Amino acid sequence: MPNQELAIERIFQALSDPTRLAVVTRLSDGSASVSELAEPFDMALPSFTQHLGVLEKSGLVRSEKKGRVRTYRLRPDTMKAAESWLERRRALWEMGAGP
Amino acid sequence: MPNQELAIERIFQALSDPTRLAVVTRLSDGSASVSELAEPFDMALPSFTQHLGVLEKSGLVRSEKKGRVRTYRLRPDTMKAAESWLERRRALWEMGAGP
DNA sequence: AAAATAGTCAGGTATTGACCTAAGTAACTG
DNA sequence: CAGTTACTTAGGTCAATACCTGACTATTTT
Repeated sequence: MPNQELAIERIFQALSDPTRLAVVTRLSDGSASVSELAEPFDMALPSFTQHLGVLEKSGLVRSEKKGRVRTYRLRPDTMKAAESWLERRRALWEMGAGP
Repeated sequence: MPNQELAIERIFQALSDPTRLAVVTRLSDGSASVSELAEPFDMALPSFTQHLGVLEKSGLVRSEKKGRVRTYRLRPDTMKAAESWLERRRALWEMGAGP
């Protein structure tokens, strides 16, 4: 796996926006279509789908198109990767020189 | 706790840059001064200290100045907050409608 | 087949973010 | 007390990002 850090960076980057955080939260409750996801936001659709693109490129989310509907779902393995990155460093610090 | 999401967003935002990720990794190994932290990076000091500022505002890191040396250390509670945010949503998804 | 629905593509603007140099200030050190 | 060290402050550039509108394609639905 070449440059693990780049992937991690992209995950955190994807999570650094309120709209995208809300989408992740929404998706944790179950998969949804673009328009279902977009509905709560006061934002033009193209702006919104751009956010979905960022989430998908980060690997936090994947999508599948059936007919004219694209459905998004969470990728828990990617979320786990971010968790582990943080956990690893926190544990090192807590066990080492400590606070 | 007023607007939890804003704080989470700021944490992820702070982690969305390679320099700052590397600083967090370095600090997981023990606290360090500004110049110790800056040394590996081919970057002007003011640019670098700006990154430290972002990390500190996010709460991932705190600093203390003694004499002319400012020392940085990790804040594991903040890292834990980010971990928990992710874990919570991942767990919901894994238990619910699932993949 | 016409109209509605669900997204997508192609631009354009405006703010934010990552960098820089130059010039400080404050605390050691010789 | 003069010089060096360890940052800090001020201001400026350039690219990336979050938005927008308008027009388009592909699928239902009627």
